[in-house]
Amino acid sequence: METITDNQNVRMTKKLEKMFGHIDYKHPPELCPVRDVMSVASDQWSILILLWLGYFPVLRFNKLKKYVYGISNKVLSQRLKVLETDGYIKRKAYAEVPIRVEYNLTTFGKTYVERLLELTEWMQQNSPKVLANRKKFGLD
Amino acid sequence: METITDNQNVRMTKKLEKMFGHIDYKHPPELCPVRDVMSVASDQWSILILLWLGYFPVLRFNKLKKYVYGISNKVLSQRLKVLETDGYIKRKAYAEVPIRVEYNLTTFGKTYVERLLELTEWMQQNSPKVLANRKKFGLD
DNA sequence: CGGGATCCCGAGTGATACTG
DNA sequence: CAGTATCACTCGGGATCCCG
Repeated sequence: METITDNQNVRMTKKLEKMFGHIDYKHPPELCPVRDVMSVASDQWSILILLWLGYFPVLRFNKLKKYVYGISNKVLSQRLKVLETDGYIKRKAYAEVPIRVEYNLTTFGKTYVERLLELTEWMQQNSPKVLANRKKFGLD
Repeated sequence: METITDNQNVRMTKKLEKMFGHIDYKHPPELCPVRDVMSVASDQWSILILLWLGYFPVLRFNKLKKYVYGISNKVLSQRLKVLETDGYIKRKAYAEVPIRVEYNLTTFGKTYVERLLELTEWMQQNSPKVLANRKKFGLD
C-alpha cells in the first residue's frame, strides 16, 4: 500500500493530461470555469455543510449551524446561498411564525457528496499519518 | 446517471456514519484532526499545487508560480511549507548561484493526488452543469 | 538571478447584537 | 427562527526588498 505501481503512475498521468487542458495556466481565469467551480465546492465550510446534508435528509439553519461546528451566521448563510445557486442544495421556506427554512441536497448535490466522501474517507484514514509527519518534521 | 439508486443511498449513509464519528460537532475542534488535515489538503491553492506536482515529476518555485496561475509569492511559499510539514511534498535546495529549489510529491502525496484527481475529474465534467445552474437560478 | 521575506493595504471573516 | 448589521480583526494580494 505504501508503494505506487508504474501502472498507477501511467493512469495518473493520463488523467492529469486531460485535466490540464482545462486548468492550464495559459487560460485566463475567466475562461477557466473549472477552477471557479472547484473553489466553491472545495471550500472547507462548504464541504462540511454538504457532508452533513448528506447525512441528514433535511436540515434547518440553526441545526446546520450547530453541526458545522464553529461556522458563523454570516458565512453559513453566504455559503448556503452559493451552494444553492450552483445547484448543490435546495432551500424551502415555510411562511410560518416563526419562519421555518429547510435545506436539502439536490440530486446533483448527492452525486457530488458521493465523490466528496471518497476523499474525506481518505483523509479520515490518513490524518494520523499527517499528524505524525508534522511531529517528525524538522527533527531529521 | 441522473438518478441515485437506493443502494447508493445506503452505501453513502454507511460511509457518512463512519465519518461523523470523527467530525462530530460534539467534538471540540482540537480533538478533531480530520477537519484540520482536511482544511490544509482541500485548500484551493494547495489543490492546484499538488495537481501540477502530479503532472510534472519536479518543479521549481517560479515554474510552480507560473503554472498555479494567479498565486502570490507569499501564499505559494506558505502553502509549500505547510504541504511539506504535512508530508505531501518534499523540498530540495541546492546551494548554487543562483539558488535552485526543487519540489516534488512524496509517495504519500501521490496517493493523495490520486484521490484528488477523482474529485477534480468530476468537477471538470460537471462544471458546465454548474454554470448552467447559475444562469438558470432566479429565473423560475 | 532565483527563492523567498517583509510591508502595506483592502477584502473577507468572526462574534455579537439586532430585526422581520 | 433565519437570517442581516455592525465592527474589530485576520488573511490574502501586490509590490518591494533581501540574501546567497
